[in-house]
Amino acid sequence: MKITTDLYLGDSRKELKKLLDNSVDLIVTSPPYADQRKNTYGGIHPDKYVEWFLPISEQLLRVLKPTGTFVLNIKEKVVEGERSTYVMELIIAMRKQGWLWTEEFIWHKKNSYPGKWPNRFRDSWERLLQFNKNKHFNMYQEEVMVPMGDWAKTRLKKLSDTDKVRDNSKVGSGFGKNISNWIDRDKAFPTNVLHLATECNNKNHSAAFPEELPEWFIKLFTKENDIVLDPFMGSGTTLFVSNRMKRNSIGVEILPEYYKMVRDQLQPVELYLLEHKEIYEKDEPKRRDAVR
Amino acid sequence: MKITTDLYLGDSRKELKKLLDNSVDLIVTSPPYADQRKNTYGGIHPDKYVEWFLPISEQLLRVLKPTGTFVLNIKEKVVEGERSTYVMELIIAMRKQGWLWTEEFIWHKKNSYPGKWPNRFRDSWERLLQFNKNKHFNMYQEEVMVPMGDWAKTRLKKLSDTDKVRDNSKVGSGFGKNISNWIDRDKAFPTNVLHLATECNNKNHSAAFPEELPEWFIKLFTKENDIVLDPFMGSGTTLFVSNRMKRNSIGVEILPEYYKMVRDQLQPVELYLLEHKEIYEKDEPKRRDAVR
DNA sequence: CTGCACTATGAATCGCTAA
DNA sequence: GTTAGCGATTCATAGTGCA
Repeated sequence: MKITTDLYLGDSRKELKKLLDNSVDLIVTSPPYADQRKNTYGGIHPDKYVEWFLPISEQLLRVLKPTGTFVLNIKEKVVEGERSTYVMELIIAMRKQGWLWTEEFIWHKKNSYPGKWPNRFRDSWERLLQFNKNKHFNMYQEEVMVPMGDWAKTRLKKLSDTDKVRDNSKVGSGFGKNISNWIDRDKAFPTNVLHLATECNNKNHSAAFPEELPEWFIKLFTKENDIVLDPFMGSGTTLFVSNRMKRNSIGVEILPEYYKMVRDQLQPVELYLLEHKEIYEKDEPKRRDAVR
Repeated sequence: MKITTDLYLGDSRKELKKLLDNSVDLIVTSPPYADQRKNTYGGIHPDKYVEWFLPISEQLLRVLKPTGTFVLNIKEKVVEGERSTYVMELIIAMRKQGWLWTEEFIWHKKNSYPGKWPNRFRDSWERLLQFNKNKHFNMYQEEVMVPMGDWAKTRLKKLSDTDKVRDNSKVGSGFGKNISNWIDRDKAFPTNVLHLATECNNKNHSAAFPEELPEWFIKLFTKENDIVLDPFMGSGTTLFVSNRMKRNSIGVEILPEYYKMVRDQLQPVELYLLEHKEIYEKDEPKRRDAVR
């Protein structure tokens, strides 16, 4: 099946109205933060943030499938030495709008922005708010399992030593079952704290998150051929990752520069996939490089 | 100067009224979470939580010095598959009460509770909300600097045991120099994410946080002979740490069992210090056992 | 005294069953 | 209907014991 990518140039408050009801499986986005990035997005005042966002989240609620998920990456700004409360107010307002606030993941940034202030340490985490329409939504937990910690390591290490001993003694039978019991459990489910670096490949966009972030949520909440939406596309990280992972995607961007940048980066990808699909069918790593 | 510890048996809403205005340098506490621990504290319903807490935070605002800090450890419960919003509402309500919401630290728990659910991962973090009366407050950042890089990590790991012994021995001489040699080299300011285990030495209390938690904030926000208050004392972790770090402390506890437990544990400590200081000067490890 | 194996358990959450 | 209680599930760490 063909994977598609749709781009819209314009304000999310208008453009999202063009999308069908209950048509999107996952929304992952990082909206412009309040009063930040004045040069690019004009900056929304903290006091007006909720008011500005609610019409958008209303549209998102409409277009999301009942089994879908909305992941919102956001962090409140410090204003006059104090954390603003607009994120708290937004959560409360979105619940009144009909959203369920299912969970708050923490993105623990490995390399946070450097700096020193007399009354504050470096801010090295952001919120990843998970909202749903329904108590029952699609979640593919096994897709994001992680290798186990020391417990399994030492177990496996122990077994391998034993195995070695047996090999040396040339007995070597009956151990397969034991080992496979442990190997079956070499992966564990993650927690709600994500520990990723803030690598920012897209220097042209001021707020791109690392690819691992949308990748993780796309794995967790969608399967192939599902539809992913980013209403604040920016440099298009979410869309490129979706494409690579064989998910259809939709992006909305208000600034022509970013829109064009993503469009121009995307077209070679699509052409590439159409033209060289058979040729590179067995050469996935190269294809990935070629895409970016 | 003599370090004192004052205990109050009773409800914080009443007992705090006995304290003087602007008399406390730091408040560190972990109140009962909503609808938890029904057996011990009666359990506050999530819908009533803000209403229940505001009279207490009003008293805390009164007794805190203008340069003081209030650190609140709290985490919202999941109710019917959704995160409750009472913590958000509490933050907003406390700001209206006159508090400044300066910062939110994350306590990233190393060993979170296990479990598996179809729509949720393990919860491995809690909020540490920092409130202040004033934009300008006391903060001794250099006291909580952490070693940088592997080189210093391994060195400091070895020293930390020694350091602990020193702390517990309440002797505080001789060891400082050795440690400062290492600390002077590669040290950096921490971030607003704390990575600690949930080790709970006090098996008698269901919700004691690890000693490192109050210790970190006591280092950061107070100096020796300052006054630390815990309005939900529980098993008394905050008070014991304060005592060990030469800070005066005040604890309020509503349950007689815990009150008595802390009182009985505390008196031997005080006597011990007075009576046996010279005797055990060179027998550090044993003394620690005796204290606890 | 180090190293390794083994064990206990922690501010949890869901879903089913009983009242 | 609605609520309250209980079992099943699960893993990183500290602590203990032994060679």
